[in-house]
Amino acid sequence: MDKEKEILAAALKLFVEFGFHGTPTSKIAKEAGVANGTLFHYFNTKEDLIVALYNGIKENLNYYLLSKVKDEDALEMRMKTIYSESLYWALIHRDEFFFIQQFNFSPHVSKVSEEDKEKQTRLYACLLMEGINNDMFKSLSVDLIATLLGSHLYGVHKYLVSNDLSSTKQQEIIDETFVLIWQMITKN
Amino acid sequence: MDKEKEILAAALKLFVEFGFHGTPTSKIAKEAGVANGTLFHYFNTKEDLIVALYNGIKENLNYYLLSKVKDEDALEMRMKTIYSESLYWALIHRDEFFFIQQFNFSPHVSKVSEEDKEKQTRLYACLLMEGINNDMFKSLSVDLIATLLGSHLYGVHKYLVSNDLSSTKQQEIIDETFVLIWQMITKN
DNA sequence: TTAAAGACTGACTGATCACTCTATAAAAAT
DNA sequence: ATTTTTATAGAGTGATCAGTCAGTCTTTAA
Repeated sequence: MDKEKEILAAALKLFVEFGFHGTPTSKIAKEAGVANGTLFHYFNTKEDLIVALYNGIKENLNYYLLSKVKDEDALEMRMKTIYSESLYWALIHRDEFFFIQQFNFSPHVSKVSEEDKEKQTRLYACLLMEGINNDMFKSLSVDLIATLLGSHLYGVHKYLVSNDLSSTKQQEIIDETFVLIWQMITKN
Repeated sequence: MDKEKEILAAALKLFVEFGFHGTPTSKIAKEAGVANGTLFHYFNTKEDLIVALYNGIKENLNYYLLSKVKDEDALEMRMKTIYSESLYWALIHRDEFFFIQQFNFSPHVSKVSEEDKEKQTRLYACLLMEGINNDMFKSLSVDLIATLLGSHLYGVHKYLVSNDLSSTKQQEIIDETFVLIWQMITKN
């Protein structure tokens, strides 16, 4: 048993249930089955732990998406892959996805290094630039397109988790909503 | 000087800057220029204060929107009014809007009563039902349409605040993005 | 004018929490 | 075999903070 991973897993579970403030480091240690001091051996501060957890989750998501996109596909297909797989991943890893959102609206966001931030957005940035270069998008700023895509995805995710649907129905909605957002941002 | 309002104003300012956890009640009291105990005279707990602040802000927003929509307008126009005015309001009341988002991703959301929640969404619910009844929308579930509208609005807001634009440019983007979302959800 | 109610104060408290410290055991390096 | 480094433990600590309390001031009402 890798204690560092135990700590991260326990922290994720508790943060999602009780929030950052609502989960003391002592409870994290207990849940992870390690001593109080061990937590601080691996992470200097509680905040370090939070940020490390965030970066780790983002890395996992990124790695997963990278494994799914096929470089030989057309841009639309690659975009659809990213979109759909992000949603599938989010549905399977509910705690992780909820944690990401929680983190993004917390004061801890500012503690993510520029380097890590760049890593975490590179994939999207590349695809978007490709679309711009190929003149596929409506004349909107890149940032606006990116934000619109992101918030659409969050919205669909929110809908999917708050309604208990069969996986075929989920699939259907994911496909349907991709068409909607794709039509919104591309020229016709 | 109304002490209760002073406390709410101070709390808003500090919560936005330092987060819920990062602002002790003692600092709120000091910022408001009242004694520590006075805060607890008006609000039984810190959480009560937070929820009261949220409900108050939501009420203000709702009141503002209600004052802007003209009942005689066509549905599309009324929708556009709600959309645009929400964004204008959010741009003027930045702290308030940020607080709403912060609150929505916090464990405190669950403390809003069903009654208050209903009040806060009635306006949107009515307009949406009207659209459904008039068969204007694509065959998507009401909840999905509502979520899509909401997240689109959040996305555009995020873009507007993170880019420093002239007010004519802002106006332009608000108009433009309303067309986009309207096309997304309505039949053609 | 006086009594009651409500507003307001700020020192205080009990609990909690992030983090430290000392100690020991295990593993790695020499 | 011995030293050094790393992992782990858990009791302890100082600070912080939400909420209390006992009492004063202010307003209202009789």
